[in-house]
This record gives sequence, C-alpha cells and structure tokens, in this order.
Amino acid sequence: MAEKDENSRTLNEREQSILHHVVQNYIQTAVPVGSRYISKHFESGLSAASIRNVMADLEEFGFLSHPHTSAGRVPTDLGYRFYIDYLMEMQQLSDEDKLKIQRRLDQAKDAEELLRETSKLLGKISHQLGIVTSPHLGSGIFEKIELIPITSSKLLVVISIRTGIVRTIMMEIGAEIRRDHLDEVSRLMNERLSGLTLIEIRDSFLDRIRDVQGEHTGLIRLFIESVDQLFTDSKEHDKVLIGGTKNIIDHPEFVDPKNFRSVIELIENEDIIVHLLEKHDELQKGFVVTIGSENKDETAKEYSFITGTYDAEGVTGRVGIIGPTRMNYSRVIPLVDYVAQTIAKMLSA
Amino acid sequence: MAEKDENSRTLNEREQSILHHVVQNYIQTAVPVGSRYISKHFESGLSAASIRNVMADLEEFGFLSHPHTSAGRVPTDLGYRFYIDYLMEMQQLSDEDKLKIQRRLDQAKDAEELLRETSKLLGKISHQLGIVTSPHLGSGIFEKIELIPITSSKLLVVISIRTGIVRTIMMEIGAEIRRDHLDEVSRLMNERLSGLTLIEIRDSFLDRIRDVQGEHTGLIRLFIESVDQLFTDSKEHDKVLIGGTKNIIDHPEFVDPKNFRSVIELIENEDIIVHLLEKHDELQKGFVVTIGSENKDETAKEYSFITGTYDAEGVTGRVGIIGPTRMNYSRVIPLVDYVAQTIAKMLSA
DNA sequence: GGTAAGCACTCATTGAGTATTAGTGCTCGC
DNA sequence: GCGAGCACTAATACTCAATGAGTGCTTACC
Repeated sequence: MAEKDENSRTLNEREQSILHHVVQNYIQTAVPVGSRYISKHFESGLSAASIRNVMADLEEFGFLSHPHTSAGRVPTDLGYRFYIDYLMEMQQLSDEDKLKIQRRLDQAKDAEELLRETSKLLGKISHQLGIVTSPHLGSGIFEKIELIPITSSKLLVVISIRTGIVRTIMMEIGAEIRRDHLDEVSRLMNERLSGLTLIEIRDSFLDRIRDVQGEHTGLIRLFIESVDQLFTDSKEHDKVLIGGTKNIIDHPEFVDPKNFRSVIELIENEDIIVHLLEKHDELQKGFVVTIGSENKDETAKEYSFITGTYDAEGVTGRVGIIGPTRMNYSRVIPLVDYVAQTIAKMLSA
Repeated sequence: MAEKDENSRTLNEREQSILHHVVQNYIQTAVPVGSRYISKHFESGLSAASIRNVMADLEEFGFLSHPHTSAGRVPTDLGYRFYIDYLMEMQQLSDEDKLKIQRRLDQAKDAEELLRETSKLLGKISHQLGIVTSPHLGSGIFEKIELIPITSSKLLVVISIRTGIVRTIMMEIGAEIRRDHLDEVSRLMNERLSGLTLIEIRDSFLDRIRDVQGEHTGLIRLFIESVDQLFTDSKEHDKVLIGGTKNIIDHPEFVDPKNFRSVIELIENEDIIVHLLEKHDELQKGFVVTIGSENKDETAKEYSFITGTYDAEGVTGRVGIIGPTRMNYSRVIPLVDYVAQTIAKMLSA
C-alpha cells in the first residue's frame, strides 16, 4: 500500500518478507534469528544460503545487524521502524482484555486514582512499563474560581474546570485580606473569565482585569503576578505516573544488570520521560511510537515509547508504555489506543 | 551498661567483642568474616583457633551463621539485633551532611514537595531506599472547614489544620444546595468544632451537631454519613513515598536477581510497607528498627526498616529507610533521627 | 579449664582446556 | 539467480583440576 513511499521502494517483495519474519521472530523469541530457521519455517521456497544473501543486503541497508559473526540477525531500530510503518499488521485487542480494562478502571473513585490504576494496568497487560501523564489543564475550560483564606498569609485558590476536575493552589499573600474583598474579586473573575480556556486566561488576564480599580488593586496585582502559577501547568505538575515495574523485568533483556540499572534510572528520573514525551506531544496524530535511538536521551536509547493522547474536553494528557525496543508492537499499539480512548471517555463523564 | 539485661548476660565480654567485630566487618565488606581475619586484625591476643571456638558458641546461640562449611561467619537477624541493642555506638552525623539536608529541604515549596524530597534525600545519603509516609492528620487540630460547590452534584470540602496543612475532599451530593445554606452549615461547624483534633471530631461529631434542625437537616445528615471519610485518614491517603531506588541497587546483595525482584516488589506494593510501618507506629519511642525476619511479611524478610516519627503539632508521620539487613545501622539511625526532627520543624513553621 | 597449634576436611571459586553448536561468508556448479 | 558445500568464527557449555579460605576436631601446653 505504501508502494510509492521512498523507504519502502528500496526493498523488494522478498526483502520485505524476510525482514518481516526476522522482526516477528525476534520479538517473540528474543533470540537472533538465523537464515536456516527462516528457510525452514517460512520461506520454504528459498534455501538458507539465499536467505543469507538477502539478509546481508538488509544489513547493508541498516535494517538488520549482527551481534557477532556467528550469530543470527537482529533488527536495528531502523528495522523496527520499517516494520512498524509498512509491514506490521495490528492485532485486534481481545474482548476479554477490553472487558478487563473497563472493569478495572470503572472502580476508580477519582481522576487521580483512575490515572494511577491506568498506569498499573497498562504495565500489567503489556508486560512493559505503563505510563500516564497527569492532565494538562491548559485547554480545559474555566468554570469558576474560589478564594479561601487559610491563614493570615495563605490563600487557597480553587479553580474548577468544566469536566469537574479541580485544581487547588496555595498562594502566599502579604497581609490578611477581608473576606468580602475576596468574594468580590472572585465574583469579578468568574464573571469575566467564564467559558475561556486556562491558556486564553493566562494570555489575556491582564487585559481583562486591568481596569479594576479601588480597594482591590492590591489583591488584583497579586493575581496578575501569579497568573502563570495559577493558569499554567507548572513544570512541577507535569508528573508522569509509572506502573508495572515488576512486569517488565521478566524480559530476557534484563538478565544484564546494566539494563536493569537503566530502567531504574528511567523510573527515578521522571524528567527524562517527561522530556521525551514532549516530542510525542508535538507529533500527536493518535498514537506515537519512538524507537530506541530515536529517543534523544542516552538512557532511553534501548527503549521504545508508545503513547496515545487522551482528551477530555480540552483536558489532555498521554498514556502509553515503555519497554525494550524488542516488544510486541502489533499488540501493544492497539492496547494503548484503546486505553487512551477509554480514559478520555471516563474523564469526560 | 546493659549488664543486667537478660540477653546481654548470656554473652561474656569476649563473645560480645567478637560478635561486635564480626558484625561491623560484615557490614563493611559484605564478605563472610573468618576467624583468622578477626585474630589478625582485632583480637590480637587470641589465636584463630580460639576465636573459632567462640564463634561456634555464638552460632549455637543463634547470633551468627554459616553460609556453608568452609565460609566465614555472617550475622543472623538476632545477631544484628544484639549488636544494635547493646554493642553499637552511634556515629554522629557530620556537619556537612546536616548542612546538606538543611539546604536541600529548605528549597521545598510545599509540604508535598518537602516529603518527596526527603524520601529522595534519605535514599541518597544512606544509599538505601528512603521512605516517608504522608502525614496522619488525625491528631492535627481543626482550624476550619469550607464548603465549595463545584457542580450541582459535587461539593469540595476544604479542611484546614492548624499547621497550615489543608485537606481537600470531593463529596458527591444528591442535589444542588444553595450557597447560603452551605455557608450557614460551615459557619456552624466552624463554631462548634474549632480547636478539636480531627479524631475527636470524628468521634463526637454526631453529639456536637445533632441538635441542628430545620432546613439544614439534609446537608447535616450527609456530613454525618461522611464523617469517617472527612475526618479520618483514608486508607487511600496512607501513602508512602519511596526514593532513591538507584542508590540501593549498588549493594552487593543485588547481584542476585532474586533480591532485585524482591526490592521491586516492595516498591510497587506500597501496601506491604504501609502495613509493616503500622507496627512501627505502635512501637514508637523515637526511632524504630525492625530487622529482617522481624518484619512479618515474606517479601521483607531480607530487609531492615528504620523509621522515626515526625510530629508537627499533632500532624504526624514517619520517615526512614529500607535496606538489606546488612546496613550501616550506626550511621543510618542518627541520619533518620535528624531528618525526622528537621522536617517536623519545617512542617510546623 | 582455657588456649592454641596442627591437621584433615569441606566447599565455593577460578581458570584452562575442550567440545559443541549455531550461524555466517564465500565459492562454485547448476 | 539459486543453492549446495565447506571453511571459518564466536559464543556457550562442560569438565576437571587447582586453589584457597575457612572450619571442626583433636591434642598438647600452661
């Protein structure tokens, strides 16, 4: 179908078929696959020697590689890329799995728990690391704001978003502020900001509120100064939930303690993941797959990231999985896709 | 000093000394320590053979054990216990470490971040897993309650505690409730509950509020039904933050992938940790150490838990570390102690 | 009775050497 | 272009002996 694509044109029918088999076999067995094996099991028409020739070509193109001379072939990141883009057939998610997901996630009592459960569930079903980023509220629609004095110097700001998600921020204030002033200011903001997204508010707050004069100036100025903190997802909040560590370590790649460390590194250093997922956010288009060295970070060079977007009325985030480049893409991608849709629905409800 | 204690009386001077050396040496090197080594390095007066005799006795008492015939001795959990209770000398925390702790924790912007940083920092300095439980608010002193309608069926309850900690709970309500009713009810509760601890409130809520009649009955009934959810730390909330995984895996005990799995198991299954820490809460007395099989859980049988309490005006929790039974107790205990005191101060401020 | 020297014994660890095996690359005849 | 054959390579697995750390026990000494 992708005949005219540049990449695919460089491989003829036979080369594609053999690459396909090598990748699939390697994904299943984690053992470098040899020419003889392919010949016996799949391409019965061809002898091992012929397949060796094709493999040598594929290696030259950069799709396969050799751990050492006398070993079988292993896909490179480029090999996986080609496989995913042109060869792979998606595997339907089983009804059983779908049901399991529904049932498990239905039990979550709030958004926080839903996301946490999702990460664990993804990890469990995929046998990889499940990841979920907490929602970006930026495109969520402002419903209302409430100001609650906590102590003389602390003010709790509650911003509620249309989907029913609530954000609370503790603000330091200079001096105590009278309750009726707070009420007046919040009334004012609710009036003027209703229906906008948080991003719109952040960008136009000054214009919309500037004219307020009189006894509220001090309080208003405080809000103007804090507008970023209030209406932008703080870096802080850009958290990623990771679940299912114990599922991933069964993979044969983790007999090498080096890989073990790298996965721990990833889990502890959420920043790395957050950073790599920013690229996913840019790419968007349903689900995104980045394979091994396509991830710019050194620690993540052996891992693939697969994520999809969930969008609940503007409140968006990503769900997905992380695992060794050798993973069952055809199974995992539909899984991520389905889970993303499911939690989007649940968050909107 | 503990001469008359039952346990210590069973060991004479020499036995204690040798046990001491074995434990210390094993903690440092992770290598079973032999009689010859002890003779050479410490008890110069005695020959290896004599030391062997003493060791054999210590083994009979259950303080030492033998991985296999031709290996040196290794402390048992009981051996560590004796060491900690009677032999060990605490190592003062260095000023440098103290400064580092102060500086790092001072940067935290809120309680949540403070606790998270603490867990990481503890992990890093101790080279073990750092753990921090989120505060139990039960003995915290009620300051006030605020009720904020979010949607027609959702009510945000904000309870603030004297130290400035705030708890927010989303409550489902049957039907929309008029704002002035909410205000009236919260005013009432604030009036009647002020100064009590959350536990006191939970236990006496009905008595204190029962007499309210008239148009608020419905709302009041709702609160009476939800009193547990509002004023008790939900199981849910009994979270434990774990930090520093990458620090712990350098220990030689983790060359065995079996141990690797068990530590992952612990990290993923917070429940296990929470449960084991309940026992610590019972024991209290500053810091608590449980060693290996003293922890009832199978997964934790190879690990020691050391925790201390932090108490910020009734808001309490535990900080500590988890690591293999072979750990530098004399260094880690003062560390945990100091950190506990530090964050208690910071949370109270 | 405590101490230590001596000796036999145990068992994990190491390293060398060897065989095995999976697989390649290349050549050559069909 | 295909495939059979063969030399070559490298990892892996296995055996075997040597090493060495350390114990347990017996016995002699003070």
